[in-house]
Amino acid sequence: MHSTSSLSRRERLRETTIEEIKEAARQQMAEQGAAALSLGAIARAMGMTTPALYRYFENRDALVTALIIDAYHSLADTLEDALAPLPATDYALRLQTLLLSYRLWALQHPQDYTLCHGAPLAGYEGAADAIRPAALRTLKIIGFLLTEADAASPLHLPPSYFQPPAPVRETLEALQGVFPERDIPIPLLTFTIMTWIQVHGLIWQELSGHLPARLLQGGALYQMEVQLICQRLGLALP
Amino acid sequence: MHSTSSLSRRERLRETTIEEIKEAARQQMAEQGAAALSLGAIARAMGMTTPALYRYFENRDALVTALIIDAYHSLADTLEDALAPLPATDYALRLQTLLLSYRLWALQHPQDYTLCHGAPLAGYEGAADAIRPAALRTLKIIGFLLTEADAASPLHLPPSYFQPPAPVRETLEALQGVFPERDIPIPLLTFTIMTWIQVHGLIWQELSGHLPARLLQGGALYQMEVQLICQRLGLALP
DNA sequence: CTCATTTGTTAATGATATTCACTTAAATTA
DNA sequence: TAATTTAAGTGAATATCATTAACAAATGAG
Repeated sequence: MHSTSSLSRRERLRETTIEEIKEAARQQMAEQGAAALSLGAIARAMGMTTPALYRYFENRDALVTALIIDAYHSLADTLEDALAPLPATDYALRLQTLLLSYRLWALQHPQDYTLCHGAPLAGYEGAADAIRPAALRTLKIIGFLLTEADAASPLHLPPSYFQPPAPVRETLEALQGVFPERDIPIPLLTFTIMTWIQVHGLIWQELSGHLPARLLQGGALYQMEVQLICQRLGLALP
Repeated sequence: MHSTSSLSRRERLRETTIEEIKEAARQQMAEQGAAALSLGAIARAMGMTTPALYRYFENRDALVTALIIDAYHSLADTLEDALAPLPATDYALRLQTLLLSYRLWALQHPQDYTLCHGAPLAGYEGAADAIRPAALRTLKIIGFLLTEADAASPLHLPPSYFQPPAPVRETLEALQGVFPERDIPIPLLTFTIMTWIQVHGLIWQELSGHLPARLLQGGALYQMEVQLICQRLGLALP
């Protein structure tokens, strides 16, 4: 170990192989759907044999978990990039952009989105604890944005969010502890979760719901709902 | 064919066998989870060989589709049964009961709920048309209830729901045509969809989301949100 | 150079869905 | 009733999947 860099040559090669495996997996998902993910096909595309993959991932589920975590990070990165160039105090614009970018990412990466939010496939025992930090980044982004907006000019929130029943308050306080960076007040955290659930619900219906296909396509209903969320908050253009 | 009944003896036996297959499938799902559904295990439990199942279902996906349709009907039946004994004009109570019953059914039949709303399996898109009528029963129940409540005393709806942009209006009118029994006005239909999406989102998070497990358990947040939905509608106890 | 570790291979196991050819049982028809 | 058509079920075979074990080649450290 001579270690000018923190990674040895071997470790570097290993990392690139892992990336190549995941990239092949994503490629395959894009072509055949998230459910058709097969170790054999990945190995074949890489010119390897199947068992070799087990040197890099304990099993198929571990690979899926890694893909999910990557997907959540990719989503959060995209959201941050979308917010970065916007004026810092135009919170209405920021929130709208955030939510519309969320939908766009989902539509542009339907396989990843399905992997993240779909039902555990083929005996996949979700590694919830490993995934959670990546998943919560998105919630953080929405929550921090709302917190900043609220600090600038108090948002209109449902009065019930200020007096949650005891079990709700306890669980929300526990979730609060997950964001050590900044403090999201309980009412705002509640609204954040509800907004995220609403947004996700609309997108999931559009991607794989049982409603008539054309009902949600194009995102017109989605945009309407985003506007409504802003209105309810009392968020206006500055 | 002597046919006092509309089904011949053979057809009746066939029906019971089909029921037995689905029951074995549900049993297996309850024990091992929805993803572990296997034709071999079903046949084994019935004392048959695997290929025999193909006399009753074209393939595995067809069985899954049948299970999904059954599940949606079971859910809708449960909702109707929950509403039946309630006073016809206490719309606040009816809506609350409806939404709380929805969650209870989902928690009591998590495998069926997962089957209905989980990620679509490979090559599964074709089944959407077969599933839709059963899936829309639930939407109908919510929509009709809101329509009745609105007729008795106009509900408070977001103003934007009354002036949807053209593409939204078109797709909603198309969906309206799916309910020939009664006419659900566009604004109410919009609210119905949004309510259902919200409710489903909360439940799905509770069942298989990536948030901390205890956040949604117990349904305290769910109840709070149901109350909020009623408040926003201006629905009060009579 | 030597030895241990890493990375890959081939072969084998047991599970899966599905198809085919064949048999047996039942229902229909002559 | 006898003959014949139809349905239901079996067993063997195929092709795929994930996974494990035993072994060989490459690689890096001392």
